[in-house]
Amino acid sequence: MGKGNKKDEGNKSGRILDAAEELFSQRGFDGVTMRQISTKANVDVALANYYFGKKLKVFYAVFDRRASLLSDSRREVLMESSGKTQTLEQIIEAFLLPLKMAQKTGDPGWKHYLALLAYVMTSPVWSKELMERIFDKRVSEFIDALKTVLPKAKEKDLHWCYHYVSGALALTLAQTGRIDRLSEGQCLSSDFDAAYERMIPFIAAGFREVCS
Amino acid sequence: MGKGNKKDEGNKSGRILDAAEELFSQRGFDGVTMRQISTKANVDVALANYYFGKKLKVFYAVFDRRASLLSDSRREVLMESSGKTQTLEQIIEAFLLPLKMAQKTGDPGWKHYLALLAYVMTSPVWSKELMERIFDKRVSEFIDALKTVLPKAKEKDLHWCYHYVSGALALTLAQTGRIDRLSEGQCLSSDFDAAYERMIPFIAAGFREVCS
DNA sequence: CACTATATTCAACAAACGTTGAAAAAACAA
DNA sequence: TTGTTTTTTCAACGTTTGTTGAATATAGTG
Repeated sequence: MGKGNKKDEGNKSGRILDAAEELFSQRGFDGVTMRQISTKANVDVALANYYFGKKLKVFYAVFDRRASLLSDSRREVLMESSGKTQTLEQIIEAFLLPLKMAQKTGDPGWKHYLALLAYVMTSPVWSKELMERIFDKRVSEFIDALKTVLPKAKEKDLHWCYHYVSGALALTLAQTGRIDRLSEGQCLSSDFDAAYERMIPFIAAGFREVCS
Repeated sequence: MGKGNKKDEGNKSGRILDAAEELFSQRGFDGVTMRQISTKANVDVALANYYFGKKLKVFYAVFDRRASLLSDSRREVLMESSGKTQTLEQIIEAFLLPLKMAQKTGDPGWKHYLALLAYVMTSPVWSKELMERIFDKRVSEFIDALKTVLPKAKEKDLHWCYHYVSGALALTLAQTGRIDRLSEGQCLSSDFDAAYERMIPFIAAGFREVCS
């Protein structure tokens, strides 16, 4: 059986993941066929099965490949800044930074992955099994950090406010193009900088209002 | 051919839509088969085809059935309150009210529909063709109303802030159950009242911060 | 070289898919 | 009643689906 867990592989498993990543991010798990993936990867249909066994495992492999990178990066940024006295804005910025950096690489793979993350976050079926494994732990750390600057906050309020952050973030990552249309071209879904720039003060003000 | 556009139909087309609504809201368009729909509706597979012609048309019919009700309700609420001097909070509340009311009916069909709406809002493929038809017009009216209480706001800032609102709302409607887990049961995805209650001050504070 | 393990292709399977035409049943009109 | 239209079921169609086992090619090792 295939191993497919080395860094710089001479085989075509990476191309399969790249193709699957792009397709899954746009059409979701059920909207993509193994043949579409293998065609885009310029590979025989059977090869994806050789490396991953099942379609579901391809999906998991795509999700996991960058999930840990993102989650680890989040942990580092949060750890690094912990201890210091911080503002609410700085904590939020630290939480968003890894996503911003992922986008900034210019790698289209990361762009597709962020859209896939949005798909998973907003899906009733995938949210549970996939977000729990890797991302939920970082969220708890984020909320703990928020408590230090919002000492009066009730647990319940904090979680609902994080829920709004999560939603705003998910729709941004999804890049649906709707804001382009509504704003008649003044705003662009692809403009992550513009999205983050305003998101930080927007969210900070919301937290202060509800959790002070 | 089937007509299926009367109010209280003696036929089974309504049951097909109900079943499709629930399934599509949970698994998306491609994650649901015609046979799953007809089985849940206790109907032969061919019947859905008799009424709607194609699977895609079933999806459209499900979406359209309640879309107009929701959009009309939004127009009424916004029109009714226009002219009067309003607070920012009142405008946001008016925008959210129809969704709150839909939830309050207790009709599980509405609950499923709101989740379907979240699916459509966050999907790169469906967002364009479905949101544009019915909902985008109401959003423009909402943003116009916001301008009256935020006269200094730049167009770009307003649209980005609405984008955050839209995301927070979509994740709420999706009812993924993630907040239940993260908060260890203190918050519930199904508790729309709790979600709206905090969403209004959260959003209002965000708008004031970014658009003043 | 020969030997072995890995990687890739080929051809095909059974199952499930959306969709269809014709037959049967039910509702309706005279 | 009879005739007509609408609704529902039945049985099956041609495709496409995910997946597999065997065959072939490539890379690695001694």
